[in-house]
Amino acid sequence: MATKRRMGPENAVKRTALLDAVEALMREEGYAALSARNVAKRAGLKYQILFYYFETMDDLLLAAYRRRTESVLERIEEALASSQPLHAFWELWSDPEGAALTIEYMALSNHNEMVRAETAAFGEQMRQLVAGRLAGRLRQPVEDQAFTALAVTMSLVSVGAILGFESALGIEGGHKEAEALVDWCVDQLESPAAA
Amino acid sequence: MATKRRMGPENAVKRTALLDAVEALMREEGYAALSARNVAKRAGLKYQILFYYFETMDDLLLAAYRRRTESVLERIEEALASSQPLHAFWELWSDPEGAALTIEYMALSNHNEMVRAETAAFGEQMRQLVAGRLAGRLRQPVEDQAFTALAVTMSLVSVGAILGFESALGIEGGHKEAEALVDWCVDQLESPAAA
DNA sequence: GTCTATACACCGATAGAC
DNA sequence: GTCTATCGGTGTATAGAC
Repeated sequence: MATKRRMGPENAVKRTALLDAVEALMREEGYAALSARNVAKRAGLKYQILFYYFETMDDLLLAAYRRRTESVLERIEEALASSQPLHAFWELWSDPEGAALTIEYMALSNHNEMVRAETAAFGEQMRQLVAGRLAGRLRQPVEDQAFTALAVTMSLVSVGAILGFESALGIEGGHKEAEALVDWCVDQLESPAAA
Repeated sequence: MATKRRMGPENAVKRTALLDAVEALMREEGYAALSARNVAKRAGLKYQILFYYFETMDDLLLAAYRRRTESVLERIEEALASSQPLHAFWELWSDPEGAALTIEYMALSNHNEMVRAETAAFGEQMRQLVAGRLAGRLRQPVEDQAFTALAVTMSLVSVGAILGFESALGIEGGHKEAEALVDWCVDQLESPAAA
């Protein structure tokens, strides 16, 4: 309890509206647009009310990011529950809308220690989740041992993030061929039927 | 000529110092740190001098980015001139320092039209350069046609960028295994000796 | 070329009335 | 809970003296 100012409750309509506004601005204009006045305007509120629900802008930012990472982890768990978890994960992760947000938060991690820690924690959880579900389920298309669940996860995450983000920017060169390669690899690695 | 203010020459020590300062700040603190006062302080100059060498902050930013993309394209050409262009390109691109800057500029592209256009142009040039050099030189490790020069280029670029950026953030989980996978693929795709 | 002085909008944050 | 009023600081940019 280092606070002296009054703070609003966790479950409030306006609080949620502020979190939504952060995410929308992050997507559309990037983190540089995240001023208190800007966020509140987007939420249709007077900007001073922001400081009633969140002590600082950093607190608001972190709360929005946490909500986002938790939601993504949930959706990943759902995808992994299917009979073709690798296919499902790829479909989820290569979505351009999500990728744009992911990259923006990654860039923000570069100069905000709280966000950096959250990014690291999220990445670690995601890796464990996906690689854990994939472990022992991958068909080895080649004689080599390099295609571990973790290595495949990292590669899918990387290619999906970049392709998705470029799509959000309107850049499409080489995407069709890259996606064909990923699709081929995913098909090779994961049997059509449940193992 | 829409300018009315006096502008400094292209080849000036202080002009270069400002471009260097932009790149350093971009790397270390992200694009939000790119204010005129901040950049000039980093360059050891009074901030008003910035507006003598660059009409606007956007002009400075774009000049710094152009200098960067040109330099990277040159280094890519050098790497591609070796007997193992795929290996050389991977070594160059997976460098964490470079990757951090790449991601930061990509995020910036999301809400700055001039930067977005430059990113698109740079990406297109790079793809043509790498894929062109690789065309016809890839050993096909499998019977499938998905491993085109362009698809392989896109995959390497994506994995290198994400791994490198995560490294810059101090995140290392899964990297060793992902790199082993990439190394294996690169070895499979490119003969040890010149073709 | 480089300086001081200045303009004006926006920044996060707080105090205190209601 | 939400408002008005206010704070000191920083943002880009310009004018004009030297």
